[in-house]
Amino acid sequence: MNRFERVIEHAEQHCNAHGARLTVKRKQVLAGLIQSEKALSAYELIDVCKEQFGESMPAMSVYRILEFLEDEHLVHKLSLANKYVACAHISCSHEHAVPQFLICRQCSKVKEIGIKPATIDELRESVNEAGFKLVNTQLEMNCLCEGCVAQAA
Amino acid sequence: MNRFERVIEHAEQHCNAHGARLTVKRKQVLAGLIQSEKALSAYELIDVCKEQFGESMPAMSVYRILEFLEDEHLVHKLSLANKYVACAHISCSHEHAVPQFLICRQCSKVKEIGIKPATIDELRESVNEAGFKLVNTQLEMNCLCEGCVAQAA
DNA sequence: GCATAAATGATATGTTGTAACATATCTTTT
DNA sequence: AAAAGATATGTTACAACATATCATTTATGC
Repeated sequence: MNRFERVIEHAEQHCNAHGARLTVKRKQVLAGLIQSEKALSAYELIDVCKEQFGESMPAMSVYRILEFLEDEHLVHKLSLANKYVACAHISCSHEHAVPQFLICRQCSKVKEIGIKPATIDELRESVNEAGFKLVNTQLEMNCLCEGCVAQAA
Repeated sequence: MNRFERVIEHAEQHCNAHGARLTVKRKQVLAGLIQSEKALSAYELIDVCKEQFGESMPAMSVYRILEFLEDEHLVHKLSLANKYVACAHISCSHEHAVPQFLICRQCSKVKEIGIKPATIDELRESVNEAGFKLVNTQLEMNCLCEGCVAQAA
């Protein structure tokens, strides 16, 4: 069983564990996202599913499925790019803190990181000083990945 | 001359200083953004201009004008919300670092802050460790403003 | 005034996302 | 197995956000 299959397997177990159903369509959408290894828009995902499974998915279904997968913490929505990415920790069994995302603005490759809690605290402090309240610590940052940096040089 | 008029005046001088033209339309769009005191989508801005100046602006013009105003650093685009906000420092004469934005997810009120350079450095360090390169330090954070926190309680 | 460039108008189209309602499928009860 | 209920998916229509392209108008320098 390769890495990809293990991840899907984990996702299925995760859903089953609390009575959520990872149906065929949902599994296809998740699989499409995982295999593309980058962030995709809902419409790009439609194309990917079409290619990989020959199944034509209506946009509405994809959005609904993405919402389900988000609720299951299997997928993250990236507002900075209006795209969706598979969670990098599906096959970890331990709990994770809210992650931060580095998004390559060139190729949509995404790295999910956890910045130091101390840094998060400093950020939250700055927000509080300004009289606002931080709703979540999912930061999304405009970046370039290694590959695209190399290409640009 | 009130604060609003002073800001517009500054914006005009800023443009004139390097041969850019703050035309009537451009001034209206900027004025609409400043007076609304929050982030607006391009289409909301069309409505504001219609109300305030009776001028019907095509979407295309508003986007073009927003682009111009961004180039002049008079307006910031907030990708997190797909909205635009007037720069908080138009009437300052000194240079500013790239700002961070606290966006109230309830009412779109925006606070422009400069978090400590040390914190930024820590962030950039985390990004580098992950093999990515931070393209810009314009962070946008999902927040609640004082008013909306009070309301929620 | 006239040539040129800059700005705006007009129209069309692309992209992202949701609302509302219909149908299919799976589950549980009888 | 039939009926009823819950969940998932399909269909259509449209709202909201954004850009492409070409035509027209308006400033500005010569």
